[in-house]
Amino acid sequence: MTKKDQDSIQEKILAYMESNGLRITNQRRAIVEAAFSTTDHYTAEELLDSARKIDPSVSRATVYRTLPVLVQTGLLRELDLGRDQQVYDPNYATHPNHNHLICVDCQKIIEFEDYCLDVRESVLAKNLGFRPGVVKLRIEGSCEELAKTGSCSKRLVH
Amino acid sequence: MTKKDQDSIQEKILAYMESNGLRITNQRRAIVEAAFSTTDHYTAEELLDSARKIDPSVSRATVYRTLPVLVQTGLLRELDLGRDQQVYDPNYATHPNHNHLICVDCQKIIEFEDYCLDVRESVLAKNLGFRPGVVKLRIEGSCEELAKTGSCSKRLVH
DNA sequence: CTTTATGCAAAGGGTTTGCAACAAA
DNA sequence: TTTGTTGCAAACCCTTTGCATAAAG
Repeated sequence: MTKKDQDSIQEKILAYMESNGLRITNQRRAIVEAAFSTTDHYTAEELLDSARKIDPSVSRATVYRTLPVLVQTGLLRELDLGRDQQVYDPNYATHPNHNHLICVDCQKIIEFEDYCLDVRESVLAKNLGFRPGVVKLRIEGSCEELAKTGSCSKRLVH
Repeated sequence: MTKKDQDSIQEKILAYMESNGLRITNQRRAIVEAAFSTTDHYTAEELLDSARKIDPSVSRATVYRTLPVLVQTGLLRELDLGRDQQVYDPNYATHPNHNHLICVDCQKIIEFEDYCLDVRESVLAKNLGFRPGVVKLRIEGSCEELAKTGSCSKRLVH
């Protein structure tokens, strides 16, 4: 993802806020910048840390109040990984249809895309009387390549 | 799902417990029976309620302590629907590869299976160096049929 | 008997919220 | 100004846990 891509995403979010009557504050600007300046997944707490590096006045409450707005734009997504903290994925902004492969051994997450899967999912949903929207696919498994070579060569996002 | 299916599932769970050195208590028996006597999804609290109808001495703590055991057997699964309470799905015992279609309007959940999807997912995982395990696919959308007719005819589980 | 399980109630911990002070527009 | 936003800290609420008692084997 280039710097220009990042800027464009951030502008989209700020425009969304403006057009929804939300005010553009320094704190929100910092949170948006922090949210889309990385391709790593993060928790609310981690986003708070990175936003504070941009504007130290950002509070935890504001992060928790801003996250739902970012999710509403569709450019950020919750990962619903399980029990503990919610994890956020900023890569939907550049890869709207990516999926996740999770290693049950090392917990590493690999992102991938597949057009065939997208088409089949869409057809199935329509056959069941649905107009499909957000699709969340997560495959858990053992990462053999990771076990052998120490890394996965097929990752979409590094 | 027949009564015989239910009994067989419950026996499998109890056998799993026994072979793992866990004791077969009345409370656990009640929880297991409650967990697999329905095809509806449920929360821990709802499971507590139904287990108490079988054995009123069941406590919330025991339900929370027993649920992870049921999940370990692979016959019950957490749905990871989002923020609030965890939701459990007992239908993996009879339909190990089913997926979920969720209506964003009415929140109704429809279960479906598709062999093509299963195969493609498996191939993709292997190509990425993974030995695939649990697959979780959730499609959110608007249920047109539901909107028109008041119900969905294509549901796997009623 | 020995060991594991239970119920109770308190503690945990991520997320939400009430409120007075504060900034956008 | 007017109205939405912020930070703080307390409240929430689901889930986990410590402990004395009870029951399985």
